[in-house]
Amino acid sequence: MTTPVRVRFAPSPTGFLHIGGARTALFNWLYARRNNGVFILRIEDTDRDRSTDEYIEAIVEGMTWLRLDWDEGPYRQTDRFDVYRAYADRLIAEGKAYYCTCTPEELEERRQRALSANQPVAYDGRCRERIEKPAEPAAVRFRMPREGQTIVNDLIKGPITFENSVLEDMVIVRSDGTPTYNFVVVVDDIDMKITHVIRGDDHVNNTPKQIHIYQAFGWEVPAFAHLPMILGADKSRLSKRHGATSVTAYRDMGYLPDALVNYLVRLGWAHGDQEIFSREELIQCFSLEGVGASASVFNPEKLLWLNTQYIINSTPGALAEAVLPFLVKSGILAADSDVSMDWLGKAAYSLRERSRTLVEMATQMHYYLAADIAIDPKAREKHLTPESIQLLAEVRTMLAGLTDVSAAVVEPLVHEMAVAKGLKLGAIAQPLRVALTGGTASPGIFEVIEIMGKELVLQRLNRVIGG
RNA sequence: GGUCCCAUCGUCUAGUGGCCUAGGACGUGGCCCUCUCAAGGCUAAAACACGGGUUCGACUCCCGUUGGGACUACCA
Repeated sequence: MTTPVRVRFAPSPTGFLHIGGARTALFNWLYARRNNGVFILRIEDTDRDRSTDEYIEAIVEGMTWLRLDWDEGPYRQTDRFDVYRAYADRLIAEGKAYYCTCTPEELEERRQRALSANQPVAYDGRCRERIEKPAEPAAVRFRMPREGQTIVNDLIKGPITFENSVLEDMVIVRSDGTPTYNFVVVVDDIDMKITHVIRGDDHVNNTPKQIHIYQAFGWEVPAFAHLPMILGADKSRLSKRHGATSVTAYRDMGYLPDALVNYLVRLGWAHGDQEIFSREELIQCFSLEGVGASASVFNPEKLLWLNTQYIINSTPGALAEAVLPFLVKSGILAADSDVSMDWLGKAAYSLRERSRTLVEMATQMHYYLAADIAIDPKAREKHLTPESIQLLAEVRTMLAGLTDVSAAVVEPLVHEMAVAKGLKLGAIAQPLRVALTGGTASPGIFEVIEIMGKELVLQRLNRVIGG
């Protein structure tokens, strides 16, 4: 029996859950679910100046929306400071770490000097041999080995070799007593029995340093898998400059969480030629071996296409639920409206092939719901001529005599009418469409009539025809 | 500057030495379908960065060049 898989997503609450973080979370989640493992959410908030509770909530909100459920946590590192302190003291006592009294200002100055002299910028280790704790506030640095090599056996990139001489004695405890990332991440991953560290490849260069901390404690090193970055269209790291980057922004723009998940997973991972995956398929197919080693460019067009596919394949009930908040937000429907979800589902379903987002769907739905609609002037000019209004009057008469205006009933009647007059169906359908929807694009006109119902249809026709 | 990573159509990718006349998807053009718009179907243009090796044979392996990216904090 092998050790159970335990993975974690460890964002720092210094911003919303963004696209890149969401993908890291997703790959961790998939790996856990695929291997019947445990997925842990851990908040890395050791930077007290930049971390906020609002961002923690935003991250939780984003993960919840994407349906990336975690089994443990969220843990917060600020709750564990005494733990880190104890571990740091142990390293000091064993001579594996030391106090450093160099001030940030001094360090910065030396760094600048080294940079302009084209020298390596790493800490020079001048406090390395200090034994006692100094009187003044001091940071604690980890004593890195200066010889030999460290090899990271990355599950995605293969073995990566680092010369220990390029690793600097990093600060593990600040002079104010708070621990730093590269230290706590190791302590937590051990305490939480993490077996696979799956994270962005911006952490590759940190990994050998972290490995030395594991070794200083005599701990077993977990497996590492570094995911390539997500880039913007200009190939630089994805940022706000490239448009929306927060997960909740996509929610608000009317994207379906499953569509985003599907898009994100295909960024860097593939399973043959398959493009669309259900969650179950994803869990079934996912493997880290299938993850590519190179960075990928975020392509909003393809996300939009996927979203369309997911909308098309949704059930009426699911669409009704999904579109309702957007109808309320856009003012098309009152928050306390008692609209039938059954009817709403039918209406939404009729628009599924012409809505790339839920926002587009809600916008189009106005003609099903509004008391009155504005008619596009150009459409009116082209399609509501005296001749076509005459035709509409005949349609009105016909509909008025019906009790059932379902498509199955009305369509053959209008077809007959067109044939009898030697007209193409469009000659009647387009004026009808303009009269009923205010524009020239809509679902099939008989479907529209059925959904609107007799009363609303006649009302709209009356406004156009007059009398 | 140093360290590390990466490199197939514009983009996401398939490809694990012969199956490649390099496949799929998004986007783009054309055609079909059609009451509009979509959706859908068919179709076209579009790539192995470059140079050396290795091999009977390289998109696939090795080296170099070039080009991208990440890190280089008492941020994470």
